[in-house]
Amino acid sequence: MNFSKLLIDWYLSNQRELPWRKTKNPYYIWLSEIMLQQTRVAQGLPYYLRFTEEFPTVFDLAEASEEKVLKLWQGLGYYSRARNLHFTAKYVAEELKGEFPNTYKELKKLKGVGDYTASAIASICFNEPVAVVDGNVYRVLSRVFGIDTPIHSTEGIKEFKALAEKLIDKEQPSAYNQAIMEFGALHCKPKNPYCISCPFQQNCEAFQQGKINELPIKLKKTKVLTKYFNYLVLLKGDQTIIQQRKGNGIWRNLYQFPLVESDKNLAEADFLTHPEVKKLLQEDFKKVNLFNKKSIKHVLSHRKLMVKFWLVQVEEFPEAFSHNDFETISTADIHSYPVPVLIEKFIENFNFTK
DNA sequence: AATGCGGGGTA
DNA sequence: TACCCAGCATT
Repeated sequence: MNFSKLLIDWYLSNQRELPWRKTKNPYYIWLSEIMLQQTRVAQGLPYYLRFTEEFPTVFDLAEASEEKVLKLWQGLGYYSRARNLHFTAKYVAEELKGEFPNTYKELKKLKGVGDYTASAIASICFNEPVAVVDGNVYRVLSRVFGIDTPIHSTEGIKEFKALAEKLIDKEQPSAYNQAIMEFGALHCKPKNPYCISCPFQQNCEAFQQGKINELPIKLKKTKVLTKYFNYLVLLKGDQTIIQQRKGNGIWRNLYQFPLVESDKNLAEADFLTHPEVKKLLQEDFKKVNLFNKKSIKHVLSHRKLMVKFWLVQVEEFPEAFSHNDFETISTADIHSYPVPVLIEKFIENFNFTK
């Protein structure tokens, strides 16, 4: 079986028309690849269009503030990608005079660029025969070649990478890499793949052995932790208080309302007696009422958040909020801050201007 | 070698 | 629901 030829033939007649397929400019390819890490094309596409519109060159991206980059990234998730993107843009613009590295080895040194992304850029932009291995590749190869090694085990990572390197068309690595990913995304799908019209049907181990639904083998399921979030939405005329998240946890550098975590769901009576809440508010408020009676369930890949927004009307902001961590802002300006989708949805629902 | 990190589409 | 998406950094 000529695997790469069948694959590229399929690709030439089935590929989608996508904006980053019209260029080999490494800046645009890099941008698209970072955005598409663990992200579907349909979800990333509008962000790609906005970023290329707003930042036509790596210099434009480098000169922007991190806050602006995060704001434009808002809703795409995995925000470390945006911070690394900005860091690398500054590095390329300032240290490399705007010229991206042109080999796999050098590309991989860039922050936010791992094995997959370095391979993608090197092959697409510079014709280097290095094979990409993403979720699509694991699925296609495990099925066609009947490989039951767990894909994210140390052994699996090496085995699939080696096989991909063996299969790549060294004359057209760009077409091969994009072909196998496109084939996985459109044809050899996780559920209900189109085996009936598959060019590999005769050669596909999984199909021949009826193992399509068992491959690829994955090991671990990430356990989802439940947490209880209480946001304090302080209201003083048209002013409120926000804070920027610090540390290494979720939503780093994004903004939110002052947050109190609790170990369980808080009823209205519990809220005012919670030690952290008492510490923040003292007695310095007029009225507290709960915005959402039922907790909002916000599910992330590794976490389930049960969230309540508490509206706190004050004459003056309590002393605790004069700390550096907090910023007093006009509610009219709240839309300019990068926030998690959870907060954005609240802002949309709660009309600050009324 | 294992874990943390978002949000949304799909069946 | 559960799964998975053009993965990477950190420990």
